[in-house]
Amino acid sequence: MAGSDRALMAGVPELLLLQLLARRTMYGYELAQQVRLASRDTLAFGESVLYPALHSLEQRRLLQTRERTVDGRVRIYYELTAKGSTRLTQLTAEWRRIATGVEAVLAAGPHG
Amino acid sequence: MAGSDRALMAGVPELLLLQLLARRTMYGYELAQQVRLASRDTLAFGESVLYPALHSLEQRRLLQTRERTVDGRVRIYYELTAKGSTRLTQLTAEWRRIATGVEAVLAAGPHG
DNA sequence: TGATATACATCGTATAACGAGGTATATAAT
DNA sequence: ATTATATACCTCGTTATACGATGTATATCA
Repeated sequence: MAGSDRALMAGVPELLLLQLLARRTMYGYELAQQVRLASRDTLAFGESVLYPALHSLEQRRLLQTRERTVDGRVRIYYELTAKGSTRLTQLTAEWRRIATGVEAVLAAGPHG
Repeated sequence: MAGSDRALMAGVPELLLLQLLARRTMYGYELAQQVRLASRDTLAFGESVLYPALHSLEQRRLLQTRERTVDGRVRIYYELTAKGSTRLTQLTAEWRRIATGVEAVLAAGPHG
C-alpha cells in the first residue's frame, strides 16, 4: 500500500464497462464518453485504462467484438457475452457488498 | 485485469484502518475484529492484508506505534497522526466520489 | 496550415490484496 | 499431560491493475 488514491478505482472499470455494455453495444471511444455521462462527470478513465480493460475482458470471453468502418475510421464494437452477463451480476453483488460494508464503518465513526 | 473479485477491495483496508483508528487507538488483532464488527460481518481481511497495511501506514507517518506488553503478549498499538487524519478526510471524500459515480452508472442500467 | 476531435493502441511504473506459511504465549477442554 | 483454540505478531511470492506518457492515423473546422 502506498497511498495513491488510485487504489479505490481498482475493479471499477471492469464493472462499469460490463454495465454499460449490458445496455447496448458500443465501441471504445463511445464507452469512454458514456462513463463520464452515466456517472454524471464523477468518473472518467483514459485510454490507457479503457483499452487494456476491454482487451482483457475480450480475452476472458466476457465481451466479443465486431469490427466496423464508419467514415473512414475503424471502430471496434464490444458486445456482452452470456458469460459477461453472469460476471456482471456477480461483480455488481460484490460491489454492493463492499460498498455496504464500507458505509457501515464510515457511518459508525466521526466523519460519519 | 484478470477477473478476481479482489480488485474491488483495493484501497479499502487503508480507508477502514484509518477510520477505525480515528475513533480510538487499537492494536492489530483488535483491528481485525473491529473491521468485522463495524462492517457487520460484511468485510474482513486476514493478517496478510492487515499487517503489511499497518506497516505501510506507519512508514508513511499516517500512524504511529506504541508497544505494550499485556499478559505476557506483546501488543503494538496504532495511533492516528495528524497527517493520518488529513489523509482519512481525503480518502473518505475519494471513496464517496467513486461510490456515487458507480451507483449512478448502476442505477442507469438494468440490474438497477 | 494548424488545431481539435475521433479512434485505436502499448510500455513501464508503482502498488496492493491475498493465500500459504511461520513463530510464540495463554487458556480451555479432553 | 496433551491437544485444541484463541491471541498476537510476521513475511514471501503471486497476480493483478490503474495510469501517465507516448505513438499512429483520419476527419473536420478555423
